[in-house]
Amino acid sequence: MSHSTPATIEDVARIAEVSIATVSRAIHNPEKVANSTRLKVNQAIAITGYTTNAMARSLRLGRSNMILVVAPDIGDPNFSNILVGLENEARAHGYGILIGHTQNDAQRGLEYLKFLNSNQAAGLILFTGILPFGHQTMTARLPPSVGVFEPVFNGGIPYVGVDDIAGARKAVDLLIAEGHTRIAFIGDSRTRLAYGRRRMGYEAGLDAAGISPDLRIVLEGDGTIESGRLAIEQLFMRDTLPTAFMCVNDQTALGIMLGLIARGYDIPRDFSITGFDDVPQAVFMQPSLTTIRQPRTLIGRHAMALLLDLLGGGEPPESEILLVPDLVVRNSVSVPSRQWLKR
Amino acid sequence: MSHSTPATIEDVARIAEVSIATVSRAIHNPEKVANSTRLKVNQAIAITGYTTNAMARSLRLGRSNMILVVAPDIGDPNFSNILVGLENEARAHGYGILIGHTQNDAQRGLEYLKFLNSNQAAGLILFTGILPFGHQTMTARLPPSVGVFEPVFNGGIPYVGVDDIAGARKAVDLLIAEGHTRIAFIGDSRTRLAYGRRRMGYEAGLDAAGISPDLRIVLEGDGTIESGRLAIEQLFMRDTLPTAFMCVNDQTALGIMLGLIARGYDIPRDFSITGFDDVPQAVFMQPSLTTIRQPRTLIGRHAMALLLDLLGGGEPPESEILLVPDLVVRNSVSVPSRQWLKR
DNA sequence: TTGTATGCGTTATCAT
DNA sequence: ATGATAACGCATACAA
Repeated sequence: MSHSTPATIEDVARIAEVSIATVSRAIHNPEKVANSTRLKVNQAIAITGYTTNAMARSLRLGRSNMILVVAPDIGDPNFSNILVGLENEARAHGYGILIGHTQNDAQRGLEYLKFLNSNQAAGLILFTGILPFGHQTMTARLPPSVGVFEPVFNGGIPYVGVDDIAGARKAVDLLIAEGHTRIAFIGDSRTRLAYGRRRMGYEAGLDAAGISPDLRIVLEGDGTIESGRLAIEQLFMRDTLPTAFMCVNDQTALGIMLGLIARGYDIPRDFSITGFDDVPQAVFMQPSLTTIRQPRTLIGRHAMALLLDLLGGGEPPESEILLVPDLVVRNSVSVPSRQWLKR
Repeated sequence: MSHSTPATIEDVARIAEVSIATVSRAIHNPEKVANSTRLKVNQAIAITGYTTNAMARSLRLGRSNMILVVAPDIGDPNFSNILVGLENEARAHGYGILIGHTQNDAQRGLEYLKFLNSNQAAGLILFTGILPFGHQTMTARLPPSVGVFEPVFNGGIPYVGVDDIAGARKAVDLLIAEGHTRIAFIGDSRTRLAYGRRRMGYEAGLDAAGISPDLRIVLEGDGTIESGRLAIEQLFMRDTLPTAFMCVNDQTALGIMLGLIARGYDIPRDFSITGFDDVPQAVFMQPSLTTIRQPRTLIGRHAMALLLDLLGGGEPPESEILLVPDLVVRNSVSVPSRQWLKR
């Protein structure tokens, strides 16, 4: 029978004919209660349909069972899969997930800081390269926090993501294996910390193959489609053309692709292109994009596991936790075009 | 100065030299407190950085300021944008958003039911066609709830979505205006309630144009890419070909597109195709898909506004709240091919 | 092993 | 207009 008001621990105690202290113990420290009593309590719980009132419990304990996840943009195609991993892991441990998006607005970030101050969240997951709390960031008393997907610039927060250097390396190595030696890198040194590492992977791959780097074909954009298009214009204007484009992310790769197609070139016949991230659209591009896949769900799972460990008193890892990204071979890479090899 | 422990209402009261009751009033009923006192309290709040402890407040009030959003799959491309609308509206009213995904598993649904029973959420947003709480669904005492994006089958829950009939009508009308008379409908009568309405829009459009329906070119799939491919096989096997395909959603449209391309046809020269939803990939398809756009963020905003109204004691609307979806014209529709007109 | 009693931080009732 | 205090539901220190 479901009454009109939720059963409390007192209802259970009355039916089980014990004190509320015993009920509480039977639930949270079953080993400290006699078998017979535990049985009675469990029956009473079944009868009443009792569920611990989380608000009261949190108040008493001084901490909640909620994790706040803050992202600048919930709509980010990378976000949803990470969220799946976060949610699965959290739920498995009795935690719930609170969502916040800041749209890069410090004011909105502040509102989430209030959430934290009012004890509504026990921990914090940051899907952003920078603490989103504006000026207050320095003085803020943050709960245990973990960054996902990209390092958090300020605050010394542990981070779970992908080994960008190793990932980028896989992309260059593929290009080199196909026979390319003039490989452009379309990067982005400003937007995300991780992007700098991808360039490091690029340089390391070139170096390992004995190819001397050519700064004329290394461009810094801003990680957008437009940025890729722009890079094409610049490269053609300078008349220093590569045979392949290694792009810092899939967006840039799409821009490169569109710019090249607009000029009448065929991909991958005339030029090869690689991306990074494997966003959902990558498979729909024309041609489909060869790229580096982020294990997004896995990243989410690991990040939440780390956070829960921190909450349980675990020591923060000395450094970052980097997962290995996979190369996804599709149709945007082939051998270098003879046309350009002649130069 | 930020102390190591959050300031409580008592800290504020002490500094302001008033009682905690006055502090509480100054915050929640400013008009019931003298101007001078209110000033002192506000100063004390500024000094201490006090924020109301939400757990304590919720416990006392018997309700929380969290809204639970349950979806079968967080990764659904439709979900994230709706979430943006939900979150914006909720935050603007001091509410936070809790995320749950059930993966169509009743067991997981039950865990969220506990969330609700333990007073952790004041309201419920359902992004699913059916209450996800298994057997308990009937007896469950649900808080005020609102469905988004698709009607909730059981439970008589108000719903905010799109006018599927009107949307489908826009698609047929476009096709008819282009000169098509043999328009196939690739539907899905099982997965989502909304899909049935889209078929109604299709039939209404045909009827309005004086085209008699041909059941041989109306197929029921299951809303997946594969389902679209299958439809092509069936249609070709029966040798009853349309000049245009109106699909119940973008997934199906993609399947149709792939099936046709695999058979060597050109779209839109040989066949026209329309989808429904305007998923993010629609623009990347080859050709880009003409489809009906779901105003996702808007749906989220309206749904949350309705829920908050319900929470505030508002009356539930007598029926559904339907927004008008727009036709997005891209490159998958043109005039009928002569080749097929001959039949 | 079990029970009693206190306090977590609020808000609301009732005095003053 | 303001203050004292009870109660929300729970977990735990302390007693028994």
